[in-house]
Amino acid sequence: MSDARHIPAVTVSRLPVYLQALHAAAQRNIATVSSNDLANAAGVNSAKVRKDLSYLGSHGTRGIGYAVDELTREIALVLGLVTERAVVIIGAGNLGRALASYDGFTRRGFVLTAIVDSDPAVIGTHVGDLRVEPFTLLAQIVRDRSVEIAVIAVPAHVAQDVAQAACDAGVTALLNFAPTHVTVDPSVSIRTVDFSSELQILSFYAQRANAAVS
Amino acid sequence: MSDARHIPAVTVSRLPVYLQALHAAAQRNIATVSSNDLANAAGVNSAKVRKDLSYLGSHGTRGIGYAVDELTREIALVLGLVTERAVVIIGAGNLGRALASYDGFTRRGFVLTAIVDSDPAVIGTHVGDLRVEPFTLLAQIVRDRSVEIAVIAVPAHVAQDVAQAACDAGVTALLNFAPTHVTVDPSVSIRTVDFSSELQILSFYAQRANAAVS
DNA sequence: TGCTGTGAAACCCTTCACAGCC
DNA sequence: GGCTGTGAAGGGTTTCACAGCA
Repeated sequence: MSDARHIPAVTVSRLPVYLQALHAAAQRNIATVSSNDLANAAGVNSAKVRKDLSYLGSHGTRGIGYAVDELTREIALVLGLVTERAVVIIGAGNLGRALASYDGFTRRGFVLTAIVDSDPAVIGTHVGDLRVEPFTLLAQIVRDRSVEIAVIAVPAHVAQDVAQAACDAGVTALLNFAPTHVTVDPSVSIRTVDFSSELQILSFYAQRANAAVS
Repeated sequence: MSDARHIPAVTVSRLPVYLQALHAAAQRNIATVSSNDLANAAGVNSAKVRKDLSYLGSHGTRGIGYAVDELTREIALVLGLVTERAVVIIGAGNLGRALASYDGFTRRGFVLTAIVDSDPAVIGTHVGDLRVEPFTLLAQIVRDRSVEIAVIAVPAHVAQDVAQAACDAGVTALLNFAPTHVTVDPSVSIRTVDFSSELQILSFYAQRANAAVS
């Protein structure tokens, strides 16, 4: 397979930020943005923006900048946001329910299709428009509704098993909110978001800041 | 100022994962771990573990590995988790409430001290042990309770103003859950966690996976 | 003149490979 | 024999700086 357009991982991770900035610009009826404008909105420098966008083969106009609507389409295309992707949330505790209610979740190209839990006391309750379904139906749900992405919002000690079950059911990507590393088949993409880790990282720098003052 | 012990940012971001793995080992009554053990638990390779730990000046034992309790203390010390740090959550919507209820949040060295909101309908309601206080009292709360870290759980369009208010109030670190980039004084550390961005990044790789199959 | 696109340089991070020690 | 600690090599990312075009 040709990879004429290999895009570095760091660039991929910044594309959503640019997309966000472009939407903000569109809302203010701005038709073109320079790499500098995008850089300010995204909190990076303009050379990085230009380099990143050059990987998309995206063409801005010298002397002018980038057309907002065109670049928006281009990035959405590269990220695969043109086709809708079905998402299932596993775990209907505080976090799972909050995520299900989060409207930004379903806004761009993602459709929250189901939320499942294994607790009989929770199954059947409602979260927004959805009814919590039994975890045992996961495989069937994934198959019948063509779910591609599973969000893991369960306690750490069951995260690995849940992740494996999701993979077996056929999802191709996992967003893990449990504070633990989970191992899955390399063909499945996984990203972990851990509040506790983030706080600890901030703690390191907060400590630094204090030390610098004293 | 001497920076005899400069620790790379990527290493700092991995330390919480190692800490996590060490706690898991301690719970199973394991006294020593090799770089290989840690690597497996953290999802990285052993050379990276050794390099990372070498920045701490931490001493393992050749032929044996690292003492679990000693390394745990060492990492906690480096991350500044020895002294407790007070946290305030700004925004008592779905997400803010879920975060406040998340016990992993307060588990290691962090004390959730207050949750504030500007909506009169929400002020005075309870979240766990806490009562939602008015956003207008933020500066006073930060001062009186020595708050170091603010968690931003408000809509994107007010995130920048809220972040600035938190900085003015005197916090030294921000954890931003709003799906937008916020700019603050460089002396304040900030990390942004955005569900929507994470999903979009996964979308990119999910798309790749599909393309590889066909 | 203004801004993009991009080679080249600089920098940072990862991985290798092995000396050194238990 | 096993495992750490680390120079050195390798690879990836950022930044520079400027040619090229509107």
